[in-house]
Amino acid sequence: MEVRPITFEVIKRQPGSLARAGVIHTPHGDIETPAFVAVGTRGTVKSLKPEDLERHVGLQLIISNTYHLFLQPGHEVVQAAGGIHRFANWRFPTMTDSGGFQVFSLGAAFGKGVTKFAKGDVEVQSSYQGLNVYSQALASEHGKLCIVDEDGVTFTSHIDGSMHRFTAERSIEIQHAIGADIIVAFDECTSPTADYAYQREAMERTHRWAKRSILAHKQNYDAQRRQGLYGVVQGGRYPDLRTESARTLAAMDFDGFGIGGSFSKADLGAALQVVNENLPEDKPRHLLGIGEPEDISEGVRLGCDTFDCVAPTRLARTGTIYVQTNDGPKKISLKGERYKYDLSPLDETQVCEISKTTTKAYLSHLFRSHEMLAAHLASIHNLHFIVSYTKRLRESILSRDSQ
RNA sequence: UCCCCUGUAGCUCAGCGGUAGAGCAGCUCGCUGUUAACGAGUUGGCCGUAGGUUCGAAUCCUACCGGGGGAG
Repeated sequence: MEVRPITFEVIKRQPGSLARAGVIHTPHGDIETPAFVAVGTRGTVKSLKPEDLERHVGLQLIISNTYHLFLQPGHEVVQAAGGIHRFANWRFPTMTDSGGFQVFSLGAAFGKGVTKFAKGDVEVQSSYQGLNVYSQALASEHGKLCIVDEDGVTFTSHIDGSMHRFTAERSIEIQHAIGADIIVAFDECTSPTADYAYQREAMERTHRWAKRSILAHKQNYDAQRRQGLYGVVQGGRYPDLRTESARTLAAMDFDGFGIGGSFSKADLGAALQVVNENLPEDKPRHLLGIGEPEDISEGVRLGCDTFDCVAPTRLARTGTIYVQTNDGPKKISLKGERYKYDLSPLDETQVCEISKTTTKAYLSHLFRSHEMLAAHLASIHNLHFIVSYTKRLRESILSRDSQ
């Protein structure tokens, strides 16, 4: 009998919605879902020690990046250390993103202020040609080279400008060396402004890469025993493409699925609905790079199990914290003058001792004086906030009377 | 007592004949698979004071006041 490193158990479904509570079993422990995943791109959740994540945040899963660890310090170093768990001294489950997102964030989107989310009405560029055409102008425009072709991606390092190439096989090979419990198939993330034709082209290419990622994974028997592989659903903002992508990937032998690509705030829900209706119920679904509390709430309702997002830690480092109000979660910028004398705790409704014992005035002072402790305390607070927010969504599913 | 240097935005300074700029601070806003302890925008000044030269002075001249240094 085949033993899979990653298995998923649905504990309870919420009637009338796609929401479910479950458990992902991994070689490094269980993940109770829905769960928020901390982002540790370079083998560190910025400003936090492993101990902080365990003791204050209650973290269950952390995601690192293949592209970043490949460039620095090099996946061979991580491998020599015995894998990411030993290298970073993380005892909990981990996953690595494939590096496919960098095709987008350092390529098409670089320096253009384009993010995963389109602002307001999306203006589709019918002239959008994607990145599959070699263009010197494109390279100089970005100051970086990032070219997608059928076989893979050629790009220059954002650190030293050196040239590299990723293919599906290469990404999987590097992720094997890094050794996270969950690894992700190499994919291409498109811009929200890309037109239908390009979205389809990129999606179909991602499907072909998905197939190759599975093959590459199966060829490493040792890794296959220890690491599970997720495929990534694409299709941009088009429901028919999303449906097609979900069905295509569902037919492949993945241990779980990532839902990637670009959205506009308005059609995130519609996309998740059709995707999760078409993904198998007995596999975990990870919503890549999202989100804010309201996005997670919607994602859970529509059947997503895990979420990663840089928002809690990035906001924390730049002076913004989440607080619970009667109207739900809210963000406040502590750098403002109005918190100078505010001696109330960051958020007394939280279980986290940092949140309860640190005052807004003190943290505001730390931010204004550029003390590094500011980033540390705020990161603990925000991560704890979003982790426990997601945990409460889980408890809410479990406590519903039904079935 | 004399000589030299210096006084421009809250701070540190640039501008040295055509009616003021920068960095930092301040304030506001933004961050959604991290090129991010970041980025964007923005409020502040009768240029020490009083005269003079000039079509025009923060810029040149004189005096005074404040600060720094040197000589005695």
